[in-house]
Amino acid sequence: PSICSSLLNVYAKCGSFEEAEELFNTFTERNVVSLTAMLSAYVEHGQGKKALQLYNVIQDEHVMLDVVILLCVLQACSETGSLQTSEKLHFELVSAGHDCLRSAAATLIHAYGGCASMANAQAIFDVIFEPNLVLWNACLAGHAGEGNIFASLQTFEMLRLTGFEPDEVTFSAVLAICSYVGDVLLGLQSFTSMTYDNSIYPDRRHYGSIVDLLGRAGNFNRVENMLPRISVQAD
RNA sequence: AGUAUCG
Repeated sequence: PSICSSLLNVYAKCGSFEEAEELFNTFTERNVVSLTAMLSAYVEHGQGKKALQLYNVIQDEHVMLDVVILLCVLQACSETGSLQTSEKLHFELVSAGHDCLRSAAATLIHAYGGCASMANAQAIFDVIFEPNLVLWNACLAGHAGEGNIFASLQTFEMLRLTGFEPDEVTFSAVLAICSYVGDVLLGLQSFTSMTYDNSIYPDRRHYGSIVDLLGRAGNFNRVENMLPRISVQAD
């Protein structure tokens, strides 16, 4: 049984979701772990809709759902923008207790972000005692996804004032919002600040936003100057 | 044995 789940996980990570699905259908008994592995496979391959379909099916079966599987369903909600399911899972996690809500808070915020409901996301953030950087990043990314430059930068400033060092995920969201609104100056400032002040090595996401930003501004000379530096980076 | 934050 545990070997089956592991094998399913390998199919999910290395193969396609169809292969994982095929293997999953041969299982005679479904438990929480194998179900989670299957849901995770759907989510990672951008099949959030199929994940939610499977979730609806297992609700009629009598499977004990834990926090981990609910997190996977929430990721599916984020992909598909299913607000009503997000709210339902939110309620279940609140009922499960403080520590459950705390460990699921980042995924919940991310889900509400995907549903374009940052009011709900903010409500979660506000009830968490001493939120960590991951939670700040989730909020920042949510605002960035809505194209809300003001809320994004406000969150970024608050995060720093609280005493956190922005990490590569933080700057990834900042550069994304700069690219979204076309703020070339702030984008380049953030990029240099990231590498110089915070000693963060830019990855493909960061370069992607910067190239997009400069490209839209028609500044192809700067893009060309960056290309040699980008190619040296490994993923 | 299965999950966090980067549209």
